[in-house]
Amino acid sequence: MDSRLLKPYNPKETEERIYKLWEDSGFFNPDKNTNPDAEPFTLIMPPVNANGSLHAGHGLILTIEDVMVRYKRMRGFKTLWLPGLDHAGFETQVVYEKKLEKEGRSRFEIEPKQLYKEILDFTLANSTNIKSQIRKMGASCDWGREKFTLDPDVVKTVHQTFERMYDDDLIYRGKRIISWCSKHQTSFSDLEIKDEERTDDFYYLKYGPFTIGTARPETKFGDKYVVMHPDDERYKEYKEGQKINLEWINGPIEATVVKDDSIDKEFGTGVMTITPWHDTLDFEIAERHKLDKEQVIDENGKLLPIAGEFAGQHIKKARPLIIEKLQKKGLVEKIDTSYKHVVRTCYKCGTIIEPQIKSQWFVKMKPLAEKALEKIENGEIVYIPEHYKKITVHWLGNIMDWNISRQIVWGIPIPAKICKECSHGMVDIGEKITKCKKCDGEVEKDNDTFDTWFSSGQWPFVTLGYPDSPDFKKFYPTDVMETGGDIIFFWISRMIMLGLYVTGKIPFKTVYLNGMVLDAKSQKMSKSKGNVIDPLVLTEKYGTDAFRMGMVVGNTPGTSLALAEERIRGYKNFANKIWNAARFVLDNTKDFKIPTTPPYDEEDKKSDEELKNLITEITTEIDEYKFYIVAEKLYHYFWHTFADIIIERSKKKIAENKNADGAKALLYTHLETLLGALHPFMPFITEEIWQIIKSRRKVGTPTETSGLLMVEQWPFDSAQGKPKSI
RNA sequence: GCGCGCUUAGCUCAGUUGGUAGAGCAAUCGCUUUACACGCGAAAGGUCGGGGGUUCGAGCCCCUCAGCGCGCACCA
Repeated sequence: MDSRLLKPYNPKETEERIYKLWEDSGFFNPDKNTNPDAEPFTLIMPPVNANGSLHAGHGLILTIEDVMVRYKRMRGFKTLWLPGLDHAGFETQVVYEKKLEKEGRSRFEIEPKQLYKEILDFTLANSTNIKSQIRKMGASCDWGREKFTLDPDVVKTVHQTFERMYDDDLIYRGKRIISWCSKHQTSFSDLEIKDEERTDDFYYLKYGPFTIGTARPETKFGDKYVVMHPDDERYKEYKEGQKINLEWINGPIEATVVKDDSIDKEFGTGVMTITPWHDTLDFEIAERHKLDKEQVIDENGKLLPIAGEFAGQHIKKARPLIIEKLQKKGLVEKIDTSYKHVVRTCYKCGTIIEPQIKSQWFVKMKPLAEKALEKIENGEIVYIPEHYKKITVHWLGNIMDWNISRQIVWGIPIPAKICKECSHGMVDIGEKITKCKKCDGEVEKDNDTFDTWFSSGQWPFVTLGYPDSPDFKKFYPTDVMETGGDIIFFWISRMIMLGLYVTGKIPFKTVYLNGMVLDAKSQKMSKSKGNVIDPLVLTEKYGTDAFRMGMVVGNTPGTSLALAEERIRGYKNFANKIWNAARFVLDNTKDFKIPTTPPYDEEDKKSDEELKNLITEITTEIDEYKFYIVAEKLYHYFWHTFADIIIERSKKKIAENKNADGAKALLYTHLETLLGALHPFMPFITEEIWQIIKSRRKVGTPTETSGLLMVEQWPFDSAQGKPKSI
């Protein structure tokens, strides 16, 4: 017997050695791992955030993708799994800002170029680490094609897309109301906002003859329009455009009556004043009626001179003081202290979002969404699980324009010039524009960067070298896009829209969305709760194969996974079982050559048939992306049929030398077949045993292949419908 | 408010055209059996959230109620 089998299975030592064997073989590269005419199978890895460490969610994503890829490779497809790293724009900038904070520095004191360089160094220093962690998961991706989201060719393509969309009138620069985080000093798209339910005070204030309701008295300084529904009987004596002189916070003002359908007669008193600069609804009313807009709060959340004596104060501190003053003036009618409403906050720091009017770049989403909807509703993109299709259709049907400008340095610069006079925006890729095309005024460089999703939304075709590279022609559209269901809008839907727009084709045929990985008690993992499970700790302890099985078995797509350590431990035991079964089989089939027609007795024939049926079954199920059931079936069959029944009964046959040859042949073909079928799920241990088998093979036995299980044929996948014999 | 899910054994979850319920882990009992105690054998465990309907027959289809989770939304 091979001396390696006498020792217990040692994942740590084995995994490193086996991964090197695979990587050195070159078979991660689709140009080498199969015949040149084979049909391609392409999967682009969601770019992993380069600044951090692998988390449990990555563990799940990498496992599922590797299962798909290894299976397809064994089926003989020209299989490409393209790995990537993500600069992760705002995410990374936030991480780096926290680091600066600890060092007593601030991003606002650092020169932008210097800051960019620091974050780049920080990210690159981490990227080696993250890549080695991806390898530890057993990921059989083609490192030769690795991409980083800030690679020059990526930037180039993203710039070209920007220009093309601008020329096609799909991108515009507009002075519109945007969501602003006063801590991070940047705007967001509507997706980066987290809604939070709160109970706050709601104030009823006397505004001339009216009583208005507001939760935000600190915005009210400039309010000079009073709005009501045109059909509201209570206020029919007031006519549109009517001027009313009244006493307000800082003295007498002249208010103008406005009638608008968007007012809810049932809410509050049915009358409100508007603050177009700091409220979306108010902004829209002001746009409709062409009303003045005035800024009240600055970008740091402090009141501007319009607030009179309150100018310079932070809104948080000013609110009670303003109410105090209003009370003294007798303008507070009542305060409702149990007003429940939803507050929009920054998804990173929880700071209340302050809407501001700013000039930014926006993408017109409607035309893009309509094309995507058509393809999705036609069934050209398959969603797994299916209900994500409904969610996507709903979102695309109600889509808003997308603000892609971010006021941070860490990202792809927006190649544009802005006119200092008329604030007209012009795309300027080669820094050629020196005067405003509209008014001939002086221009300045746009210092903003793109929303990171604007570039990652182009990932499938960018990574493949759109438009001219042979890879693009061969591998695009890709087959599967697999990632967490939580980024279905951020990423998946935008990839569909941008892919369709740029290449005219859907970027992928199937979307597979996995759920979240939660802790053992089904709670979200978070640093503050202290319940974060590090996948690398688990692989270290139980082996990567065990971890992978824990990720796959029973884990249906889209459903969250409660990650309990016992779960992983169970599959470590399984690895041990495989190891020992292999030891038994190999020990009992020494010097045994399988006859072309093995002399099976009746029960052997039945078992042989059962195995074939199992493989046929699971092959169909893998094709249907039901990995959760396949892994479980293999586990169950290996343990409770192969080990418990077939191995057990063979002991007697071999000892008594009764039907021994049939029994040995059955043991052997079972082991070999099951190793192949298990390989996508448990690549390391199956490959290790395969290598031991191979080294034992005698001269003259078929070894035309590389000898790596990774590129062996999937069991029963040959014309004969039989497993290969050795 | 709108949308999408979930509710099956103590726990985590399967259950593919409707035919009297399955797995893993945990718990129980017994085993130093010559591949494996990271093991072997045995047994135990559920009125499939409540109610109603369709059907010869429902965990699976329809209606309704309740609880939980998630997403979207400009109600001042």
